[in-house]
Amino acid sequence: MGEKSVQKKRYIVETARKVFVEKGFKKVTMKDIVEACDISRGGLYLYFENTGQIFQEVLKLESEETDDVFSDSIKEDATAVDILLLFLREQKKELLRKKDTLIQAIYEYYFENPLPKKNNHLKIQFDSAVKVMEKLIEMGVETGEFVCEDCAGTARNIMYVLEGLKISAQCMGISSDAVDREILYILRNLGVEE
Amino acid sequence: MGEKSVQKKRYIVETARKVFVEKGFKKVTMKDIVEACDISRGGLYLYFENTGQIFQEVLKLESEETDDVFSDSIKEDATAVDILLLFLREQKKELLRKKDTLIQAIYEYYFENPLPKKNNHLKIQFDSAVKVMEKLIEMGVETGEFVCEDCAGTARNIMYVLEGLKISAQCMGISSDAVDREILYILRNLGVEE
Amino acid sequence: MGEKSVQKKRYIVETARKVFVEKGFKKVTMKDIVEACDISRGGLYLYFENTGQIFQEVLKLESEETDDVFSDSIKEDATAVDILLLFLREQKKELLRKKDTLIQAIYEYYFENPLPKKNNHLKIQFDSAVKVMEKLIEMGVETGEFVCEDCAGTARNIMYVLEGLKISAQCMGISSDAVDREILYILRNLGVEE
Amino acid sequence: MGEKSVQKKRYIVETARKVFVEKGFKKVTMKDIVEACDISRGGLYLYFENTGQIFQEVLKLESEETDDVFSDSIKEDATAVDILLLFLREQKKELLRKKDTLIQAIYEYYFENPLPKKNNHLKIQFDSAVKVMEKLIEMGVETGEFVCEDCAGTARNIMYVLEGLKISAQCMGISSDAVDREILYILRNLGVEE
DNA sequence: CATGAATGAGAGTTCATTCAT
DNA sequence: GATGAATGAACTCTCATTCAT
Repeated sequence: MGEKSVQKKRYIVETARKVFVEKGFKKVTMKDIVEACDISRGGLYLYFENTGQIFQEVLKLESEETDDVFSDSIKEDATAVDILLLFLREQKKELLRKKDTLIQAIYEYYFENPLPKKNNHLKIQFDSAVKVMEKLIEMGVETGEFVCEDCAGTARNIMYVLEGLKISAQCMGISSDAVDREILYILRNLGVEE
Repeated sequence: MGEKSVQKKRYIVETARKVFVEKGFKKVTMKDIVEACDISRGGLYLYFENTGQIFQEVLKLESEETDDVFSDSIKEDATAVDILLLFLREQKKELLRKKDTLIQAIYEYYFENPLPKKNNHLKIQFDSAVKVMEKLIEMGVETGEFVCEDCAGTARNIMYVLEGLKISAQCMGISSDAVDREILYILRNLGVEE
Repeated sequence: MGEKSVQKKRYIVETARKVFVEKGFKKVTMKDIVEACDISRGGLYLYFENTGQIFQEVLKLESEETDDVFSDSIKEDATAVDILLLFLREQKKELLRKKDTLIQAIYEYYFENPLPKKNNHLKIQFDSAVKVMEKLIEMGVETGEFVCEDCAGTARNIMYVLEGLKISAQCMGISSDAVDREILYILRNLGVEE
Repeated sequence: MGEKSVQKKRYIVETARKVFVEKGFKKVTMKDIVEACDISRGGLYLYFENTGQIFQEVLKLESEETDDVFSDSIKEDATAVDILLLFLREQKKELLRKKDTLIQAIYEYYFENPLPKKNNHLKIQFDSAVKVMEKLIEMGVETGEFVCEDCAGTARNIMYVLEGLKISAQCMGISSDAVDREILYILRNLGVEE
């Protein structure tokens, strides 16, 4: 595949991303993407066989960018509390966001394509987030910011709560206050008093 | 609609339930249900206009049965720890179950039909579970089984974790051990030592 | 068929009439009529096999009533001009009427059921109207109200114009003024000066 | 849409025309046209969304051709009487024709799609015919062929009679002689003696 | 006579996928 | 590589019509 093709492929993936954001995963048809990209029907098939394949590429792109963002916030010389707060607020923003979120599409995709162990973007993201969270809590414990006996367990617990909040936001609706309440609970559990 | 119709309607809902369990919500077509029920194309339309309507009835049935199950476990003269364990194990079984679970279909349904505030089976279930959980924890605190300063907060936290586990089980896969680990974390957090 | 049946049949025909007025002929289904009459699906089939059969009964009813109305206006001791004007104004009202007119349904019916020579309500109506019109014109000529060499021809001409106006009103739309203009033309042609 | 598509579109319209001639407008389904054209189900939808859209194109085609035919007969150096006779005979042929006439379909179409003021092919045709007829009569009056005080009124009257004849031919049936009688009446009314 | 549940044919419509150019 | 016309399978939905009760 030539240089040009690579660019076109990337263009398709980026454009398709918008479609997935808007419609989730299942509702999206090859036609939708063809139209969004303004390319020919046959043209799309030169690069992808189905929407699942395209979505995987979208996820790949996503991973690259998200990883960066995350590590960024940690590199800075901030206290553990600061970083944790930053992260939780970022998550809150993401899960309350109505537009420009792939959350729903991702869930739908993994419903349809159950657990391709390897390459499971969601699992990889989750596990990596747990690890980082654990590191962060340990750091906080060391600096005396947090009180926590089971850092790994707490990290997992926090991430599962966030996952629960995310799906609840999508399926039941959730208020900004309700999210704040959960964030506070998490902080207090770590012995942080505001 | 006569007595007979009511029975047939119930038959359709119960049969459709199996289809939803197997295929989730979105993939299911009226045709699928017609075939599963072995009735005529037009016959189904006498009772339901679309799959969403059928699914709502499935959820209604579900609610009735689930409610009973829940209250049953509480009525018995068991300790708070017993009841909590019973509940968590029930949840574990449910979320690890590959077959015979509506979880995926429910999430898909609420993705597609975002937040009809009223009648949102998921939210109603969730809120009611939080309430029961809170009562349970308070009970445990009184009997000295649990240590907990913020019963309401903890109840919510537990339910969000369960929600997180549920969606993770669906989308990333999760091992029995991993669930146990989270259950233990919850118990320990309540001051329960095994 | 008993007394009761006759009444029910009449009830169906009268109710169906409203449906035909509203929807024309072709669009009307047996279901429409069943619903309008609030009887059972099977029940309707006891009386009629299809919409065409029902419509014929509607037309029969129509004939009876229309004939009476027409002869009424002639019996009275009015001048030929008066009667003609009365008739033309009646026609005008009918053809401009948006609601409560069977015109469209009738045309549609005869499109679908081309020319059952006998029983062609439209033809019978038309021919009879021509006859009456001819009589009227002859009467007017005798009283010196009209000037006309070919009463039969003029009568036919007038009726065809009315037919043309009727279909134009249905298919192209026509203004009240436009109809008046044609009426005036007809009168002037008969030597009537207002 | 490329050159080829234009040709295919035209092919569909021309083929559909035959279907409309045969079945009128309402009875025709997309499937009928698909079969008549011997193309695929989906193929037709590439060009048209529904039968109404196809019919409009049929009418467009019709207009183009009819206009030409009409102006042709006028351009020739014939007397007004000749032209009028030619026109009336053409109309007679058209309205007596059992096959190859769109009359019924056109009426049905405008019943269903009431009066889209603009683009109302029927009205446009009618108005334009009235104008031409008026010119023709004025011409005849100048040459002394016709006697007529109200050329515009007479033109309209003639056209409405023709409209009446047309619908009568469709719905009641009409004999060749009957049409001739009306033509004679029209001519006599213009002071033409044969 | 009357009911209305049930059937199944058939119309509309949308898309994934192919293929000649 | 790229196009987009074409195909056909699949689904939704509506009714005419029947028939057991």
